[in-house]
Amino acid sequence: MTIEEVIKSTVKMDNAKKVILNIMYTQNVVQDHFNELIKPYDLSGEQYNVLRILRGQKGKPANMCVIQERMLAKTSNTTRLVDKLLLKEFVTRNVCPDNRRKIEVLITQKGLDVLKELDPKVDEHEKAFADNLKPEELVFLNQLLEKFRTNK
Amino acid sequence: MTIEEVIKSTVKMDNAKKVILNIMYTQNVVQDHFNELIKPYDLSGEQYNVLRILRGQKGKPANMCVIQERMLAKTSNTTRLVDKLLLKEFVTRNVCPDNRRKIEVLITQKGLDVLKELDPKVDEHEKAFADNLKPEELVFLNQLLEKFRTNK
DNA sequence: ACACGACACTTGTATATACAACTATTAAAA
DNA sequence: TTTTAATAGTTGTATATACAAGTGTCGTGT
Repeated sequence: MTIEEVIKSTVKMDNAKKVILNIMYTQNVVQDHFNELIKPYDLSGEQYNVLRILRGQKGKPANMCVIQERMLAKTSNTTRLVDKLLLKEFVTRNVCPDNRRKIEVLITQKGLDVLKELDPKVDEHEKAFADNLKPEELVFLNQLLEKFRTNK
Repeated sequence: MTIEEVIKSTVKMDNAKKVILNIMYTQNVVQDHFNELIKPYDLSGEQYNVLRILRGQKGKPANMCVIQERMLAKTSNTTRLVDKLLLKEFVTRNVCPDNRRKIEVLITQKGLDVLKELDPKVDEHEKAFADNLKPEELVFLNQLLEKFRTNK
């Protein structure tokens, strides 16, 4: 389905416009798909993302600004995101002894368990899309997207 | 900047994962850029989108479900979106005389004027990204994204 | 004519996000 | 040492979004 078909566009668009709509819409489709996947686990996409970052720390605590800078959407409110994860006991939060302005956030075993359970489903979700392209097309798509955002 | 650099990933990712992150992140970058652009006009991205759809109607009124199905994010609440545009006098809203379940939404001259003023800025925004790619790369990126979402 | 399901939209409520103002702590300058 | 500035997080408030339930209208079958 082309992007013109998706938005039922009557007028002809140039490729510059089309590519932006394609990116916006594709992200939407991917996110909807992913949200379906994690809905049973009572996690939002951003919450999952934070857990993933914390697991990547491999036992080292992460403070708020580290989490923030590794998230895709640089804009959001890390405090309240971590609040939610804390309620579900997926993370712990403690004041950093060396610098009491900082907070040390750690993923719990419960958090690791839920990620572990999600891992195969997330892989499947990614593969479901990636399988639409040949391996070399996948590589090229990555390159094009990275080039597309040059200097932004 | 590669997606690994963006999220400061320590571990190696396969291309299936990378492409999804690249799409999510690129959409984010594009949207932030666009939001900057329309901020002075007191419009959200979705509100702009609705106005654009209404202009595309070329004087023909659009009812709610027409607007809904032409939006990128199929999920949201058209009623309240139109409420906001009504407050700013960018649209009018009337019950359809033929079928009183339906609503006829029309863009006003004021709405057309604001779009007109935005047009060159939006073009510039699109070009700023598109200029990073050669014309044939742009075409190919569109094709890859469309293929990527096959059956989703 | 009337019952009933489908349709088009609206509203309620809970949650999420955006942005700015605020607090506490540390580092640097005077 | 005291003041000032910078850093790290948190909180308030307004707005946006998601999802389900509700309202009014229309079309169909009996």
